[in-house]
Amino acid sequence: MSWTDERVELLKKMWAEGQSASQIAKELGGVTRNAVIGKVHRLGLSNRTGSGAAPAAAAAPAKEAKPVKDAKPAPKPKPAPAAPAAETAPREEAASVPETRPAVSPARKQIIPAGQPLPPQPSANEISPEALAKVSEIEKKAKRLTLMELTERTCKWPVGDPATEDFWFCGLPVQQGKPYCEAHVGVAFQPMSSRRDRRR
DNA sequence: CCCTGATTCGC
DNA sequence: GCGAATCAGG
Repeated sequence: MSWTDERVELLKKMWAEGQSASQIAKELGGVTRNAVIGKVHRLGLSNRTGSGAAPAAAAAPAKEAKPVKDAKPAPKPKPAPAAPAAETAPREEAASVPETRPAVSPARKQIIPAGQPLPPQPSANEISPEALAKVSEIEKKAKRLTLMELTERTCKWPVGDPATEDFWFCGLPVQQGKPYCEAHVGVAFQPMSSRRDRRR
């Protein structure tokens, strides 16, 4: 892949939006985050100014003491994870599987929800008591992450009241492809059997 | 461990 | 110019 005008433009846009290099790389496809970062630098827009952030002057570290130390007695066994082939993430396709979960953006964009719209937790619902027990059990082991600490690999199940200090996200390892850990997937995705014969 | 961006340097 | 490898940090 080469840096066509369009790709560079998208890069600039996303970088300006505050997207991370890796996110941009995913979006563009065919490039790694390193490539993105490299390009960003070459374009001279490394500093994410713009958002009224603090320019913080440019302390010129005149002395660039970068001695080329040849002595490397300690070989560092650094794993070099190669960039896996692009994955075509089939975002949510559970059409017939109603999800009983609070509305929390799955990821993407770092738009912090202004507020309170988190619907009630599915507790008094008709969820298998076992699943519920499972949940309350793991909530003890939850990582208790904050919104910013969430990644695509952490359970995004919110716990508590967003309006209070007593609010956090599960944070346990998610189940492949799902936004939640196993336990929370259990209560989030209902087999669709809400009410059997609720005569009206 | 997961993730960030920054830098270097052979290509 | 490009970007993998590496560095430095959270």
